[in-house]
Amino acid sequence: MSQPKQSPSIKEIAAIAGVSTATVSRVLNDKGGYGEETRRRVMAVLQSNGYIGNMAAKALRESRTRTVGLILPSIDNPFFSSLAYHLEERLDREGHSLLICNSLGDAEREQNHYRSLLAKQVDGILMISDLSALAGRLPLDRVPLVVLDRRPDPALAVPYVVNDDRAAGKAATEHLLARGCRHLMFLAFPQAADNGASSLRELGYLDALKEAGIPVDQNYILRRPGLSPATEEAEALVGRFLDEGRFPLDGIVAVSEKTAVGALFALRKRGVSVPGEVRLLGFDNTILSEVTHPGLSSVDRCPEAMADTAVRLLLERPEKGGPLLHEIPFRLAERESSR
Amino acid sequence: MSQPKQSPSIKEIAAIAGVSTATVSRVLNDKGGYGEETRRRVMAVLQSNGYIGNMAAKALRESRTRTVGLILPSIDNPFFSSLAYHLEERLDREGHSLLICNSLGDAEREQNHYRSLLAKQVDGILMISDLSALAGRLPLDRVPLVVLDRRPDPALAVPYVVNDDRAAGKAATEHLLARGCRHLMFLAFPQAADNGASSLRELGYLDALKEAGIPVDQNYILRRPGLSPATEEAEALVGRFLDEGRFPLDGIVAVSEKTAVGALFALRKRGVSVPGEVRLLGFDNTILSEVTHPGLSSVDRCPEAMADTAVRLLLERPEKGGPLLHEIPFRLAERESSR
DNA sequence: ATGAAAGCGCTAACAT
DNA sequence: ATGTTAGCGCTTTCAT
Repeated sequence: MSQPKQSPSIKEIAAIAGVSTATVSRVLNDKGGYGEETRRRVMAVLQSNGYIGNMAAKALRESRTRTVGLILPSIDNPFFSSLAYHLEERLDREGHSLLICNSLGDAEREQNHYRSLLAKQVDGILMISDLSALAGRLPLDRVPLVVLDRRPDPALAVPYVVNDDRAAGKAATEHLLARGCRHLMFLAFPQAADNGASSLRELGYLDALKEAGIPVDQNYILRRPGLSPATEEAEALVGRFLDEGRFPLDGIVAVSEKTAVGALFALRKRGVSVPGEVRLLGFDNTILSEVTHPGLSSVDRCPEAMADTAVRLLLERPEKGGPLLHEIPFRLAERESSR
Repeated sequence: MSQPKQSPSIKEIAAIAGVSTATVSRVLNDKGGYGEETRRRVMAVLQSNGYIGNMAAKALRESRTRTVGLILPSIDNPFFSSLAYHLEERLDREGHSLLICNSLGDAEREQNHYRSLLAKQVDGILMISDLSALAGRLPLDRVPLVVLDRRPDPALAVPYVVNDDRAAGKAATEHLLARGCRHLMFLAFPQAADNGASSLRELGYLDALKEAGIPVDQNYILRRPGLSPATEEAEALVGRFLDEGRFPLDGIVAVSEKTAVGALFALRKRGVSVPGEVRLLGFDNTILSEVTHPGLSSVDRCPEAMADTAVRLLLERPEKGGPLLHEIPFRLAERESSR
C-alpha cells in the first residue's frame, strides 16, 4: 500500500516504461533525443514510482558532486554564521549544497577536514583560514579553493576575499575624530592570532591620526594576550587602563565586536558614560551590536557581498593569473555608542 | 615536479605496489588478510602518491555516505547555529559530515532540500521543522529522520528532541514569583507560528500562577502578530501595555530571547528599571543574553545535550516502537534582569 | 528516436 | 595471503 522503501533505479524505471536506461537518463537530464510521447510516459513512471535518483552514482560517473565544503573555525560565531547563511543561499541558487566543518582554528582539524572534503569529491572548498596548516602538506590545486576573511600567503596562489581593512580602520578612526575625539584607543587582536586584519586596521588607525595631526602614543594601543575569551580580556585590558588613570581617553576603536563589548562592560562598570565621555566603535555589526546598551556603532563588513564574491570565484573558476586579492566594500553602521 | 593533479585510483596504486586492487582495498580499510610486508609496501605507495580516495565510488558501492543533512530555518540564528555547532561536533566524532540547508521555514524549500538530501544518499536527516510540509508528499522512512526543537505530529512516527517546555515555562515563572513578582506578563509567540513550545510554556506559566494562588488575567498574556521581526513586535506590544497603564506589572516571562530583548527595550525607553521595578526572563540563553544591559536571565535549553541525543537517535537507529518524544533538561541561567 | 554496452572507483564474494 | 570478478546506478559513445 505504501511506496517502496528504496527509491527505484533508472533501470527499473526503464523496464516499467518499456524503454532503455539511456532514454530515461536523457529525459531526466533534458538532453533531448526522444519523442514527446516517450518523454511523457517516462515522466509518468518516474513520478508514480517516486524516483529520487542517486547522486553518488551520478557523481562517480561525472566526477562532480555539486557539493562545496566550508571549513571555518566555528559556525557558532555570529559573523561566521551570517557568512555561512549567505554562502549557502548563493550556492543553493546555483544548485550546490554546502558541507560545514568546524576547525576551531586547529591545524590538525583543518587538515583532516580538507582531506575528507577532497575524498568526498567536493567541487570546491571555502575556508576561513590562513592556510598555513595546509601549505606544503596537502594539494591546494586539486579542487577550486577560495579563502574568506583571511589573507593567505600570496605565494600559495589562492584567491581570497577580505575587506580593505586598512581603509576600514581609518574610516572608523576618522568617524570618532569627526565626533571630536582626540584621545583614541585602539584595541587590537593578540599578536599571535593576528589574521592580518587587525594590524591592517591598526595601520588605518595610524593613518587617520597622522592625517589629523595627532601624535601617536603607543600606550593607547592595547593588545589582548589571546588566552581567554575576547570579551573578558578586552574588559580587563580597558579596565586596567581606566583604573590606572594615567591617560585621558575619549574614544575607542575595537578591532572586533566582542572586544568592543568587553570595552563597553569595562566602561559601564566604572560609570564612564558612552558616548558622553568615551565614544566606542567596533567591527562586524552582527546582531550583538544591536542589543547592547548603548547600541554599538560598528563597521559592517557586508558578509552577503563577501559570500557573493567567494561563490562566484569558486564556481566560475576565473582563469589562473587573475588577481588573488578581492576586496569587499564596508560601511559604517552608526549607533548610539558614537553619537 | 609537483604531485599529479588528480588523486590516483586504487587501481593505479595496486599496479605500482604490484598487488591487486582487492589487497589495496583491504589495507585501506584495515580488513586484514594480508602480510605485514605487503601492508607496509602498499601503505608506502599510498603515501608517496598522495592517495586520497573517492567517496562517491565508495558510497555507490556501500550505499552509505557517512554524511548527514540538517534542514533548519536559518543557520543565521544564534540558537540554531549553536545547535549546528554541536551537531557537527558529535557527527564528526562518529566520522560523519554535515550538509546544511536553510529553509526559512518555507514549505517548498523544505521539500526541495529534503529530496535533494535523499538523492545525495545521506545516511540520515536532521530537521528543525514540524514536518507538516513533508507529510504525505515525501517518503519519511527512506532514511533515519530526527526532528529537533519542534513537535511533529506523532502519527508521523518521527522521533523528536525538545525540552520539557511546560516545565520550563513553569520554572521560569516560579523563579520570578520567588523574587516577589505578583503581576506577571507572559509574552507569547504568534499563534500562527506557534511551534508548540510557546503554548506549552504558557501552560507552565498558568501552572505556576495557579499553584501560587494568583488569578490569571488574560490581559497579561500578550501575543505577537508575527508579521515583523520578533524584537520590534515585542517592544511595541510591551510598550503599548506600559503606555496604557491599565495594569500593574512587576515581571515578564518572554517566550524567546528576541522577544525578551524587545521587552527590555520597551522598558528602558520608558525609564522602567530592570530588575528594580520589573523583572525579566527569557529563553535560549545564547550570547545575546550576555551582552544586553542588564544581562538577561534566560532558560538555557542545553543545545549540546539536544545535539547529543539527536545524533545518537539518528545513528544508532533504535528499534522502531521506542518513544518518539525525547526531552532534554533545561536550567535557569540567572543574570541581573531577574535579581 | 532509441538501445547496447562500457566504465567511473570501489568492495566483497568467491576462488586459489 | 592474495587475485579475479561482478556490480553498485548512472552517463555517454556508438550503433542502428
